[in-house]
Amino acid sequence: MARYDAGAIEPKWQKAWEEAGCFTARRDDTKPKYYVLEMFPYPSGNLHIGHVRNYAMGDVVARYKLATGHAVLHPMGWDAFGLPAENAAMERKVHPGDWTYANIDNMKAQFARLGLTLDWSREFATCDPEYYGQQQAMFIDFLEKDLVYRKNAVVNWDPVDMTVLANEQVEDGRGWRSGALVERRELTQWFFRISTYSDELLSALDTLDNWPDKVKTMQKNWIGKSRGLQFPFGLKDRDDLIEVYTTRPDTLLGASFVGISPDHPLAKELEADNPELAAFNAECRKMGTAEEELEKAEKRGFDTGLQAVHPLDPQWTLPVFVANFILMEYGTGAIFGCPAHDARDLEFARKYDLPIKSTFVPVNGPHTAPEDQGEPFVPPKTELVRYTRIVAGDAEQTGGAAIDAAIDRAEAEGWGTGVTKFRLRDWGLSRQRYWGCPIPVVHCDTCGVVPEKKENLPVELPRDIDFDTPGNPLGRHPTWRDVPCPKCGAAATRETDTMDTFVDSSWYYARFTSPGATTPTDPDEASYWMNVDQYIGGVEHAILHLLYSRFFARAMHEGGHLPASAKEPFDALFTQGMVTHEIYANQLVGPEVFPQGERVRYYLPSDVVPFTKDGKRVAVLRSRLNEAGRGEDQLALEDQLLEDQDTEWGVRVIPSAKMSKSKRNVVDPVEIIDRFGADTARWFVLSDSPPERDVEWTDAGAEAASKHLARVWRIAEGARDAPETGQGDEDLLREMHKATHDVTMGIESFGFNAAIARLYAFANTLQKSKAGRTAQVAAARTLAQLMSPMTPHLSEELWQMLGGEGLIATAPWPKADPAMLVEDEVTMPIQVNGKRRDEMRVPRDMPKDQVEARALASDAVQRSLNGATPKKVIVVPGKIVNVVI
RNA sequence: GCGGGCGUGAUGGAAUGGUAGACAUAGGGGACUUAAAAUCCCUAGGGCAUGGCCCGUGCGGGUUCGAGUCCCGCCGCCCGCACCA
Repeated sequence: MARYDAGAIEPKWQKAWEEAGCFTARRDDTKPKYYVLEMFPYPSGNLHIGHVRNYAMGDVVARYKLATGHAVLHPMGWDAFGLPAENAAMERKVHPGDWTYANIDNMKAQFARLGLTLDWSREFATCDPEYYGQQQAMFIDFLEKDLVYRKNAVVNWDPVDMTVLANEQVEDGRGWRSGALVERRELTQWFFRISTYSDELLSALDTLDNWPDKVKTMQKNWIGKSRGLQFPFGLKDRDDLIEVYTTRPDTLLGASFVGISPDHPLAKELEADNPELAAFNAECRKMGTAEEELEKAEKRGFDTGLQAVHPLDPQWTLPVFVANFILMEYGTGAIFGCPAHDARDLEFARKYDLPIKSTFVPVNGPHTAPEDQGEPFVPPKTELVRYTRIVAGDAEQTGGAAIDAAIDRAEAEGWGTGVTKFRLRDWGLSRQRYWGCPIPVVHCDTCGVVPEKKENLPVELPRDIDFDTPGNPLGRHPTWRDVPCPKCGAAATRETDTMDTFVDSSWYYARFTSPGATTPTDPDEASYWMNVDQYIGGVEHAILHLLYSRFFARAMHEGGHLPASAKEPFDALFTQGMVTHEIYANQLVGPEVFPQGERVRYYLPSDVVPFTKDGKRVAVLRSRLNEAGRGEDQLALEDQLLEDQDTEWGVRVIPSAKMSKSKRNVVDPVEIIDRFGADTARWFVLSDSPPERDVEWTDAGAEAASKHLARVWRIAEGARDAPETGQGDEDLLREMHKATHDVTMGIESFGFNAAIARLYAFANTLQKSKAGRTAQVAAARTLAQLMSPMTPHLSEELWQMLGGEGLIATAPWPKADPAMLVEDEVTMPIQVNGKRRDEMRVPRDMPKDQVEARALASDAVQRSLNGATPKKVIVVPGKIVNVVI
């Protein structure tokens, strides 16, 4: 009798699928089409177990859709431009392209072992000139449609390395390599006009019924539509005005200062003859560009000495501050501060001893006025409040009503205008780096910015570059940079900025519909395969990637590359959780350090033996354990560990966290597949947690999954060899139909963990069944089929063992017979005052009054009643009875 | 700081407002074995005066016949914050 041997069967079935070509996407007008896509990976070099989970989920969907008669498109490619390739180039003297393609080869081999339903004939990498050339063609289209433009914007500038840094390359305000304090520097950069679509990107969210609400909420807040008042403050002793925008004009009588951004034109003008202000502004600019950094920084201001005149009272003047927390990018770059109703303004007012005037208070009850030491009063705009300083409207009104009234007043009196603004800024796509898609324009002294001719695309990256000198290699590559102007032929230079890698990932889904096309898409193929029916990826992409893709789909429609129906490219979205793992570390607490100078040393999971002792997670180094052997040494060691000492052998176990190379809490999928097989890895990552939540990788869990698959193998053998006749055929078949129903629902609703739990239960039932062979084989075949989206190789093998026809991969999905799902009798719990006290078996459709009578007759109810009459009896037919006493 | 999410036994988790803890892991007990592995069976939220009762879904309130689920306020953790992908 053969045993379950994943190592032998997995390659066999992978080959069989490939030979049968079952996963090649084919247009078929007799079937509904289904496009399932997982976010494509960055080719870092190795598949991560998190990838395995992501792709296993997509594969479950793809296999289920294949089995339910769909023409499935399930492609894969590589998000291959980006910083890590340049870092590798600098550190290891390899060409970013060579490094990237070598990584792709390696990862593709790892992919192959997972048994996924991917159609590799459509594979591409975003760094392929065939791909980015089409991206350049679209850029030129966008230029013609005025969807791209140039303007100044700030970047993180490293004055030592003379290079632009990404936000992640700035650590505590310093460049990660040079350690130099970064500065904000203005450069002319390219922008996509995503803000033109702000309103549409917002309102169209309502049509995305199969997107998680949390993602839609995040996008809504990110786009940040607000209606507010824009008005100018006049200045004492000056002719110019400060234009401000506020979403709370109802609090105008609580104003205590006017604040402008350090990048505001007035701030720049004033610093010319005010060295102190210049120093303050310079200080503010010595900070990264990340919004988080600005917001967390201490609120600081500089009193310009200017006085702004309050629009409602010419006698009332407000000091004008330059303040570090005001962004030039949002609104007008100037605000008025109302400390009583804004936390930031309050912090600022307390610091600079500015007046704090409340303008409204709660309708009921007192409120600790922030005039004293209270919190700012910021109720929702829908809440009724009582105004103590009324700009317009009733004394008692909601914030929303008061805002509208204040805008109406300002417009009627002519000193302000109601304005709708969006938080969403245009998408800056310029990157001063080599390893990205070149922006296909040429700068000519006479013609200005000229797009490259489409027949000259792709503008390919030059190969002969080096990273020995800081800065962008494209900028110092004369033969690449210096070209004739496409318009006049005079000497000109290429744009040396490349595109943000978000551009690459904003349209790859569309390219998959016709990866070889000589235009960005083949409209016919795109309209057949689009939209993506199910998109799967990490929630970390909830805003930027998905918003940019939604913009791109619209822009591509403008350019004729996508049909109008694909403006929202992803019909359904699922955001899956991460795979986490315990961390094993020795942490030194005294002055000592480890030999390399580190204070914490992390160990790979494969280097330690973790165990639970008296409820405490501890671990020992595997190497030390081998030295010590078993027996007394280990007992002594365990005792030491319990005293919570760091010993040479003992390793602390830190609770599970996101896998990261620096913490070394990673598991290598290849190692797992070598040990257990791909089916075990797939089964486990899907089994233990809901897909949208994180799952903790544990060795014990993986082993258990592996054991279960071996057990299913034995169960199938048992079914095949069962006696001709037995008992309980009907019961087993009933369970089979119930399992079919539940697992099908589980898969359709992304409840993979629940579906797997149900499969465990069904396997247990089958194992215990004494039914005859026909029923057992039917049940075992169904079990194999229901498992096949998760464990495709094992399922093929069992299918063959049980005499199934053809490949299970192409066999039609089992259907549950509704007649087999209904029970004639149900168990009804009986509650007394909402607490379960008893239960009873009753016919499913027993009339209410009879159910009530049965329940009241129960011993437990009689005991509780103790002769009294119940106040009320609630009967929910088929569900529950509650007797209220 | 701002925006979003999550919190249930020792552990991962299950539960259209209707029996909290399905299914699994670790644990305890047993069978088989010279022994171990593998396999199979039983047990298992906590407590007590144990044929029964009380407590229990991060904490504090509320709505309801009934709340893990809905509402309000807190605490903790995770994700995003526009140049990481």
